[in-house]
Amino acid sequence: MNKSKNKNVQKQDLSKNQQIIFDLIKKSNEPLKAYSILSNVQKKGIKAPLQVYRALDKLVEIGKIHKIESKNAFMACQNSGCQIAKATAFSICENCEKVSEIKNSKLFEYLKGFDDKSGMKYKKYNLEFFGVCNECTAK
Amino acid sequence: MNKSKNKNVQKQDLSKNQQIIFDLIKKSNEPLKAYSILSNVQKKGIKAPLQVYRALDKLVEIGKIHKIESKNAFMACQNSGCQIAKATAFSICENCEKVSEIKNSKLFEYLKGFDDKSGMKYKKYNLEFFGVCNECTAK
DNA sequence: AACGTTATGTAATAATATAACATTAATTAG
DNA sequence: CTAATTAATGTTATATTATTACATAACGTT
Repeated sequence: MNKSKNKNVQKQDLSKNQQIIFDLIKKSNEPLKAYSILSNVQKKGIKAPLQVYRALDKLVEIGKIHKIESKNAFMACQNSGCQIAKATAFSICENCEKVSEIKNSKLFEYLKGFDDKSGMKYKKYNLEFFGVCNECTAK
Repeated sequence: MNKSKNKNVQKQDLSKNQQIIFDLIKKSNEPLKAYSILSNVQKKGIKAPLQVYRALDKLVEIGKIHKIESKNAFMACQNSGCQIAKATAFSICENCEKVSEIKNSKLFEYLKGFDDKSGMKYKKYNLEFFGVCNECTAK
């Protein structure tokens, strides 16, 4: 019974490795690096770097996680439904290393509509702001 | 004589290795990777990765070059006087891999003034746009 | 000249990421 | 349903990117 389980579910199912790795990243309050992920999932049977990188690639592709390029690290998407995987913005504290995904629809709209004179059609962007966060400034 | 040489020169002198590596990057019409730089300057006596990375670090720090984070590659600053090393924006063609530095004062002003509710003080940003360039679209 | 700072040289190794190949599971077309 | 196709997995080896550690030399100041 219950054959209809998941029938009309929009949310794309993740494969076993993808789910394990996504769960780990989601639980984390900081961006995780690939080899740190690896050492955390070895007890679950994921043994090789490539298994991690393949899952990461897929998760990035479907927008469940983002890569913080300046840190070679990955964090779960914080935006509703992960709809804006192709338009990412982060704030990074240079002191405590905290990274947050920026949710700002004006910024999003501005950059989405950005058009220079090159004639290039932009499909995607990634923006990383660096500074000192509130907590660190207070100290 | 000529003791006054460089006395009032604003332009900071580069060291030998820095100059060699900057010259190479400047001549290039595409971003260069560290080990590609290394193999290109070995004839000039730079033998080890660390020599390259040290020069690159310094050149990035003083704004003569920028790192394209998504490509782990370096290109010379295209903006006048390299004054905006802390505010960088690039357009990257996903087809031909061409990278250009974006010079757009409105974008620059917009991002410079960007302030979300986090209270974080931004000192620096890096923005990378991805798409398909004119030439590639035409094909 | 002595000092602090910046740059260099060299070897070793750490950290990040992919290639190549074999196999298995899931999806879909006939 | 079964063949065909696509997506995911497993495994080994290796490529690529970057840093640690330590020793020496050059430069700029006082």
